[in-house]
Amino acid sequence: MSVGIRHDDLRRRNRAMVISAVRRAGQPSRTEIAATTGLSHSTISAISSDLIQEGILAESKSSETVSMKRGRPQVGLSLNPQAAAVLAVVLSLNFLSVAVIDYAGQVVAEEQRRLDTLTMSRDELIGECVAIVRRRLEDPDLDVQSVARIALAIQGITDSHARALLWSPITPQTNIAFADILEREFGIPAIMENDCNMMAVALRWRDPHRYRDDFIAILLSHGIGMGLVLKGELFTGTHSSGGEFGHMIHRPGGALCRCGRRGCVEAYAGNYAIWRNARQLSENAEPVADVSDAEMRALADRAREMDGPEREAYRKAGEALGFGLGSLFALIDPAPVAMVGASAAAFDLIEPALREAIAQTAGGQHSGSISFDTEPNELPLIREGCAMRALSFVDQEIFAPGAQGKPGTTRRDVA
Amino acid sequence: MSVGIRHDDLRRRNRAMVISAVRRAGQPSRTEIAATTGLSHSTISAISSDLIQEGILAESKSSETVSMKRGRPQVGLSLNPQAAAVLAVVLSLNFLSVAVIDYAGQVVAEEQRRLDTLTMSRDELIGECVAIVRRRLEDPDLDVQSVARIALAIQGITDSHARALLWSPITPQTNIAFADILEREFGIPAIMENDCNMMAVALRWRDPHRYRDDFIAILLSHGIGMGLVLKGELFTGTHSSGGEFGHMIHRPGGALCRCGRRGCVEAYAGNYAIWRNARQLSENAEPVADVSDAEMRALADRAREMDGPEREAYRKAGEALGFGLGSLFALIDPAPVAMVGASAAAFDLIEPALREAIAQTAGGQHSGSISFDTEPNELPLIREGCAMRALSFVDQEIFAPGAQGKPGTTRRDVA
DNA sequence: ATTATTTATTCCGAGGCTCGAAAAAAGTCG
DNA sequence: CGACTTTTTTCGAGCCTCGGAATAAATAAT
Repeated sequence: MSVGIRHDDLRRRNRAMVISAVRRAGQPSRTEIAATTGLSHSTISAISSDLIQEGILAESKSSETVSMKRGRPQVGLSLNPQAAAVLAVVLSLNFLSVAVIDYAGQVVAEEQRRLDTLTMSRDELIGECVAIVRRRLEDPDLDVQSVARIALAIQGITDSHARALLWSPITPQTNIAFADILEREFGIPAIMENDCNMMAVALRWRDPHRYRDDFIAILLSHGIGMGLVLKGELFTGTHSSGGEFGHMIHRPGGALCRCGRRGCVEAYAGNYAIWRNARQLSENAEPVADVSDAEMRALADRAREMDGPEREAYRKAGEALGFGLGSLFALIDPAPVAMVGASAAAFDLIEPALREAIAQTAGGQHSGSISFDTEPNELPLIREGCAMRALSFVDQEIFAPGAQGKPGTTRRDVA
Repeated sequence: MSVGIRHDDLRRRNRAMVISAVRRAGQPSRTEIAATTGLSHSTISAISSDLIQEGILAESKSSETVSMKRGRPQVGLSLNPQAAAVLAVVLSLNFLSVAVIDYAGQVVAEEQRRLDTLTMSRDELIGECVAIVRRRLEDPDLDVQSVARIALAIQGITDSHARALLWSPITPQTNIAFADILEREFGIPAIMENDCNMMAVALRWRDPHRYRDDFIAILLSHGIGMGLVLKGELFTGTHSSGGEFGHMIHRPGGALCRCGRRGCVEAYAGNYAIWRNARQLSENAEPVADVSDAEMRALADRAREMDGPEREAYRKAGEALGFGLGSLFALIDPAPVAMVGASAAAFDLIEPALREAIAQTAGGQHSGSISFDTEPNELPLIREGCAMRALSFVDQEIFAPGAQGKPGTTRRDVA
């Protein structure tokens, strides 16, 4: 079962801890690191001097930080941007984007492309992804050797090993082993991640104070997605990628969902559901493939203007989300919620019904204290999470590896 | 944030690992332990000789294990029963029980008592619990000094620190800090646990093969409770004790639940709900306080006999449980389920509707493969889980303590 | 009965790691 | 310019785990 701790693990873990302390804090001094990790100054000194020698960390020439304090000034440690690089690929409905990010987390190059994901064949879809990655890797400004990882975020269900896309609403294709394909093509370790999980990762990085140990990121878009962090860790299902919040059952036997079942939260709160209700179509009407953001904005404007079917559609969406959240909170206890995506801009229309619904549930006992944040733009968030995920992997698996394989040569020893 | 690993932690963790290996395996040899933990023979030898000297482990005189193998025979290590003892107290509806368990996990004494929990005052309730514990501790056969922990399992919501009962269906009283009360009274560390969580712990001990990393224990009783193990760990809410599966919303605005809200799973599947539906009372009828097991058995018999309101009541219960499980599975992926409690004996009546409902949900994609186990007797399970929980605590916190406090004196240094 | 073989356990020296204390370094303040 | 303060490095001590050799305890073979 669980394995004993060997002596060499110790150094490995403490190395990883120092690296992650630097990544979190930006430019901490050795003394600061000692304080946050609880390790002694001697240990930090030894580890950081190793890391500097290996080119992973660098002493930032404190520059014009006129400390105005007595005593020897602290010298900040920072991540060496050239230590490695990662690629963050985001594939969403009709849109593909890739960014090259250096080890310090800065975007050094990017490329975006529109494509018609719903109608593309399997090979076209894979081909586009491979091609866009290849173009970035062929950039003469980039040292290909330093690229340590490719992370691909996609809307849909991935398997538990973060290797394959099992199902996605953005394409009729299923079971695409993207991670293996990219790995084989470029010889660089690759992972697949769920977009909502990446949103959650990014939120945590952006505002660790608010999004610390337990919180929820909900994507309000054509479909409804969720990223969940519990006890400081991304919660993913055991077999597949993540909590399918959108497919919790809101009303048994209720409205027709895009997934073919009935009564899912998404069948009331997804864009297509709001659109369907606003047009006063039957709940059994086949979900439309796509509703443009402009059209949704128009719907929201009309709902704000007058009390009609549009407003009622948003009310129903709020109710579904509220009961869904209530059931979720019955299981995990209330936590801060971030509403992300285009429809988050219409959260003012959703919130009243949502709060009313949640107050009727077990999780709603403290419904007043549950706070909602909105962020209409999901793409930057997804990319950011993707990048951080990949960089954390480099931190832990490559620069603080286990028994076999010393660091130095950046990736060949892992691939 | 996360703290670095010190040098002394290493020994502590490996000690804990050896102890837990012995607890799991029963009578493993040093060689076996080395194999399961991945530590070297030398290390295991050193640690186990320490543990034997401290009286925590003992070499079991292999006795008549005629190994018939060549080579030096293995000598089994076992837990020294006298190393410590724990008390497992279980408080449920109208029933209080306590068991004294030695360090090896054997029950050495027990006592049970009927009492009318629903009508007792706060002081009476506390008084009974304190009194029954005191009687066990005054047993001349018991070395009080060796009692290292009291664990109290109760049906209801406990706080996240396992110290207080926040709310329980078995008593109108709320906010009873049982753990603190017992600790103050006897000077022995105490914890409070949720009964369903303890069922899950016990199931895992009884059948680690079936109930390994992810599974669900559902208590079908007057109310509906759940114990959830995810990734090998008991999943408890972050603020309170556990997932309130029974209070997920099955039908918004539906049947009246004991908790005062509407449409909870429990309002369809709890004993009182089945009873209410079987009598064809309104869904708004006030839940009755208690339905005897005999009465429920009669209901089940009638349901089996003929297609009438009784059968329909069980069907509704199955439907509610099925949709609830489906929503749960949408979040955490399907896992084996154990149905525990008196109504588990009527699972034949519940199962068809349950499977039908679950098949209509996102989690039901592999509904055929979801397996259910039944166990009509919850009490032994709860007690067993309680005992194992307390013993694991002794293993880890007392016999493999952190920096301060060497073991030997069994508990004073912790209290 | 005695020796060879096999397997389990212990002993011992080597190598690593972290720690605390002391020393060195690099500033500010008067 | 020297005193003071704070950060960082250096150094020896103390643990811990590991691998290999030695020892122990049984069975199989002679």
